[in-house]
Amino acid sequence: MPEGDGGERTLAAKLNHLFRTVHPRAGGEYSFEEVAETIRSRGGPTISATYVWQLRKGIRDNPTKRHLEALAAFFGVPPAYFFDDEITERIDAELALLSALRDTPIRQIALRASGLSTKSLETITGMIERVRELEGLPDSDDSGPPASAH
Amino acid sequence: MPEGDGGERTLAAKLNHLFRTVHPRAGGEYSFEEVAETIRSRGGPTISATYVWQLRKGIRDNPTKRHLEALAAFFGVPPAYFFDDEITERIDAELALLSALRDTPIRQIALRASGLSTKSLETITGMIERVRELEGLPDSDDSGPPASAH
DNA sequence: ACGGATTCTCAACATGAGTTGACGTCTCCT
DNA sequence: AGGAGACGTCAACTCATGTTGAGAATCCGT
Repeated sequence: MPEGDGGERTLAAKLNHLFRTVHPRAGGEYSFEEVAETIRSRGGPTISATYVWQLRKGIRDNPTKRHLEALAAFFGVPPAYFFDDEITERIDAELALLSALRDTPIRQIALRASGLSTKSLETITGMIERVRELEGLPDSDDSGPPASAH
Repeated sequence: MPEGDGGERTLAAKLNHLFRTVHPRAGGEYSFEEVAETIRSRGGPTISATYVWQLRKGIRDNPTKRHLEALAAFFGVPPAYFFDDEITERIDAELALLSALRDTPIRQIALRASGLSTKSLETITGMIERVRELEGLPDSDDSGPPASAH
């Protein structure tokens, strides 16, 4: 494998991946200040927007336990995400769905749809696709490449 | 302080528990310098015996990522061991729900529904409810509190 | 195209994480 | 008993972590 710089995924790469995959609303990522402010307002440790940027850029790796906890909590992943690569991969596989389910109406839809017959599910899927078309959303769902290098 | 060992979830308590449970030779615990020296000799970060003592005593909590990794590696536990169990368990529960949904078309529905307007989501929810009725599924589903904390 | 507001980026600075060195205590050996 | 060595404990210090503030770049309404 021609994996040049990042044989193992660095903290910066993981954080960057989180920024790219779990965004609040369609289109835009969280801003650094948004992350910092939210963490602070939830009783988390004081953290500056600049520092979040430094971590994402790789200028600073090696944050403290509390800051790791806070960032993990913000993005809705266990702190182990930043450590164990095996867990990282497992979470990555679920991230898109995870962030989708964070939206309450969608969670409701998923839960209510559970148990329906295959036929009905197909019907509903078809309906969703048509609505997506009407609202001008992309036809093929790919939220970007697996973000190899940075 | 009421509790002896094991009960509390602070970092110091966990580290203390590790010292007590995993000892090298019968009878004696690892010495602080032994821990520090071993970590250093294995290519880990520089760490002082005094610091290990401070962490165990609770004088210093909040170590950096590298030091947590090193200590976890030394005692043979995953780094997640040092983090808050409550948060970890909550996320794990969420992930369990996800894996339950993983192999079903419901996943597709949730992903595709993400980004739709509130109005469309309401329409789809309504449609699902009607189909549920047709298929004789229960009317009200309570999936527990939304856990808006995250 | 032109302000104005927002976000990103950078360099200088402050704070706390982590180290160093010394002292007190305990144990083991002679 | 006495001394050497090892370990635990503490206070003072160092430097990397994390912050502050200000300057580019970008986005948005007019």
